[in-house]
Amino acid sequence: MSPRPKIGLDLTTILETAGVLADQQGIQEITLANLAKKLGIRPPSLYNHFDGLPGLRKKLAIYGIDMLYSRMADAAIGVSGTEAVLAVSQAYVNLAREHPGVYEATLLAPDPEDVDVQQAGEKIVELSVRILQAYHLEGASALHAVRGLRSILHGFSALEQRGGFKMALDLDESLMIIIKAFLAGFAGDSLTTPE
Amino acid sequence: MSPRPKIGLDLTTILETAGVLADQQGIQEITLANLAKKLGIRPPSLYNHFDGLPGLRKKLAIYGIDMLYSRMADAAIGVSGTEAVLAVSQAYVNLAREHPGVYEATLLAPDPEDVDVQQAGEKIVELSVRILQAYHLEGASALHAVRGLRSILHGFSALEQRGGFKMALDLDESLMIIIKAFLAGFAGDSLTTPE
DNA sequence: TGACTTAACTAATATCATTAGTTAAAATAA
DNA sequence: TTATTTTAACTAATGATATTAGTTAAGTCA
Repeated sequence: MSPRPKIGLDLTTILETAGVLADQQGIQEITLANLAKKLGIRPPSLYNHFDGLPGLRKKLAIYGIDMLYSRMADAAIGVSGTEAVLAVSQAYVNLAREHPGVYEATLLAPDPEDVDVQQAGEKIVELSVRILQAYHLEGASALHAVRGLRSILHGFSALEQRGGFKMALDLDESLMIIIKAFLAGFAGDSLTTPE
Repeated sequence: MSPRPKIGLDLTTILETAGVLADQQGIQEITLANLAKKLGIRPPSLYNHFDGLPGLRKKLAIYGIDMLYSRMADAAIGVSGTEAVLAVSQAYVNLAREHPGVYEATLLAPDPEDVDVQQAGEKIVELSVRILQAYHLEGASALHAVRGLRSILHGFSALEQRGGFKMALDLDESLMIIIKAFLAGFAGDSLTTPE
C-alpha cells in the first residue's frame, strides 16, 4: 500500500541521530522506539544495524569516546606543560556541556570491559600520559596523576551536569583553579615528604 | 483463595531491600517488578508507599545521600587537617565500593533540583566546607576547593566502579596521592602567582 | 537478465509501569 | 465491644517497550 522506500541508513547516520536524541531529550530517552521514530523506520528494522539496545549503547559509547578524544587531541595541539593540561581539560568539560547525552553514553556501555570500548578509552589515557609527561613524573607517579586528572574531569563534568554545583561561582574558574592546584601539588615535593 | 497476609511493609524496609537489590544486581535491575518480587508483593502494591518509579528513585537517592553523609561524618570524628580530608575521602570511596548500587542511586534522582534531594546534599557540602576550613581558604577559594574535592571523589568512585582504572596500581594509594596533591596545591601559593 | 544480499516490513510475544477499582486487615472512635 | 475509617494489599486492564520470527522488495553484482 504505502510506499516503502529503502532509506539506506548507515550506522554513522544512526549514531549521529541517536547522539542528537541523547543530547536533546536525555539519555533515558534513547529507546529503539524513539530512535526509530526519529529515523522514520520501524523499531525492528534497527536490528539490521546493531544488536539490540545493548548493541546500540556499546556503539554509542565508542562514538562518544572517539568524539571526546578528538576534542582533547585538538586542544592539545601547539601547547605544552600546564597550558596543555588546562586546554585539554577545558575541551573535556566543553564536550560534556555541549553534548551531555553523548558524554553520558561514554560511560554507559553494557560491558565496560569490552575490548572495543577499552581500546577506544586507551587513546584518551595515552593522550593524558603524554600531556603529563612535561612534569617528569616517575613511572607510578605518572599513572597516579592520570587517574587524578581523569577523576577531576569526569567528576566535575558529571556533577555539573546533574546540578551538583549550585553556588553562584564561575564554573570555568573553578575548573582552572582545581586543575592548577592538582598540578602544582603533584609537581611539588609534598608527596615525598613524610607527614 | 490463597491467604493474603498484610505484610505491613514500611518505607525503610522497602528502601533497604531496594538498596540490596541495587548493590547485588545493578541499578538497572531496580524495577517495580523486581522489587515487588523480592518483597513478596505485587507491583501495584508499591504505589501505596511511593509515587511510582520516579518516586522510588528520589527516595532511594536521598537514602543513599544520607548513608554517604553518615559515613563521611563518622570518618571525620577526632581528626583534623589533612588527616581529616584523607579519612573522609577514604570513607567516601569505601561506601561507593561497598554499596555501588546505592551510591549510583545517589545521583539518579529524577529531578536533581528537587528540594528534598538538594537538602540532603547540602549536608555533605557543609561537611566538606568544615573539614577544608583548616586550610584557611578565603571565601571563594573555599568553594572552589569544595568543588574540587567533590569532583575528585565522585570521579574516582565512578571511574573505579566502571572499570576505568585498569592499570595494576593500588587504588587506595592513587586516591591518597591524588588528594594530597590537590590539598598541597591548594594550600600553596601557586594559585596566586601569575603564570 | 538472474541470483544474492540487504534493509526495510508485519505479526506476535513477553515484560514492564501504571491506573482503576476492590477487599480485607488493622487502627481508631464510639 | 462494636462501628467506622484508614490502609495495604489485591485483580484486571492498558499502553509502551524490546525482541524474535518470518516476509518482502529494493539494490548489487555476476
